[in-house]
Amino acid sequence: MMVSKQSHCPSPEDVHLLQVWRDLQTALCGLTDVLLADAGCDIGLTGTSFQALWFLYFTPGRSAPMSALARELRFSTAGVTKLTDRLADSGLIRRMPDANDRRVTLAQLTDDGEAAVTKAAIVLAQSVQTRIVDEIGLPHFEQIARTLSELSPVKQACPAAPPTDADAIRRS
Amino acid sequence: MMVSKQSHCPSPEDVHLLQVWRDLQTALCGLTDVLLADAGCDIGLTGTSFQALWFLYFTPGRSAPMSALARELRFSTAGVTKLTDRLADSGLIRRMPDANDRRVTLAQLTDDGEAAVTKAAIVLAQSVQTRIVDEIGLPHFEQIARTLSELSPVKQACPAAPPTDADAIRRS
DNA sequence: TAAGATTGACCATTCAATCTTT
DNA sequence: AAAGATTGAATGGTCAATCTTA
Repeated sequence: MMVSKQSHCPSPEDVHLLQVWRDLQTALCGLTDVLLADAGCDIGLTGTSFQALWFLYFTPGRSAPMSALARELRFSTAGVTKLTDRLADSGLIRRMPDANDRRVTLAQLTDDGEAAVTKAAIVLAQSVQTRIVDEIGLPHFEQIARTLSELSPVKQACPAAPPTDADAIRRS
Repeated sequence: MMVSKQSHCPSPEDVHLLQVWRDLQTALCGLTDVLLADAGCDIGLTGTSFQALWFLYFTPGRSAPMSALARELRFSTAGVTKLTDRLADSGLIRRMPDANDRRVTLAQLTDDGEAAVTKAAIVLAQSVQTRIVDEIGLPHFEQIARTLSELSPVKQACPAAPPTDADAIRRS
């Protein structure tokens, strides 16, 4: 049987699909690097830190529970705890108790944090403008974002947790 | 002067640009999670590991220098060294000396590695097909990838290294 | 009991320093 | 020198367990 290996090899169509998918990922990754570099040089905020401060900037009272921050950033609550530690150490946010539920601690933007995030936002928006919008136009940019957003699902695809390399080693 | 704060606040246009940019990022992130979850359940390969094996799969001799792998993955060479350690421990690749330049060590796909990557590729391509191509069509998918690729620059935007949160803490 | 936050152990990456080979 | 690979320390995340409050 000379065809026994056939179903074990990806077809040319498979290869092409994965190539396009990878191109898309790589392109967005490169674009992210450049935008963050633009802002990073002037400001010194991590992408993650910026997203956190930017989220707080639009919340009432410039503050939100750790768990809300976790959802926004797609982080675990443990991750947010440690991010908050760093941001509090650098004086950009402070922790506050929630008067209505003493289990929650609020992360609140400080004046320094507000200054940092607004400055970063202006620089970052300028980069988005010149590097993306000036190139392809705002409608096209919006359209791409909308299309991909509609593809991005809310529900889980797979009940199990994604594997780590360590898992693979343990299995072998 | 009631306008003193004006230049320090992002304009509504700035806010919108950053919102669209964030939507785009979040969407691709969610999509990546789903695709990897599809493949991860059946196979047990990290996204990084898959990309490494997938790259080797198309190289002559199923092997490439560590430095080539680093460029492909946008990793430091140190990162590739340790990724290679893990993949070698799980038997998916092996290290080989390069006969022509004894400084380089080649990472070569093993038979197990080839089996793993082809199996993963088939599952992953199927996910791309059903979750993306079936929704928006192949041409549209290709067009988005092409557009973003053209935006992604080759040259560096900023000579300095991007900052870390630790940098910010040290500065304060 | 369950939900929110933290802690400690671990994992995957980076950078800086080192070693070998060119 | 300079380039390729590795090592060790540090960074920034996850998960599992714990503590407090609802």
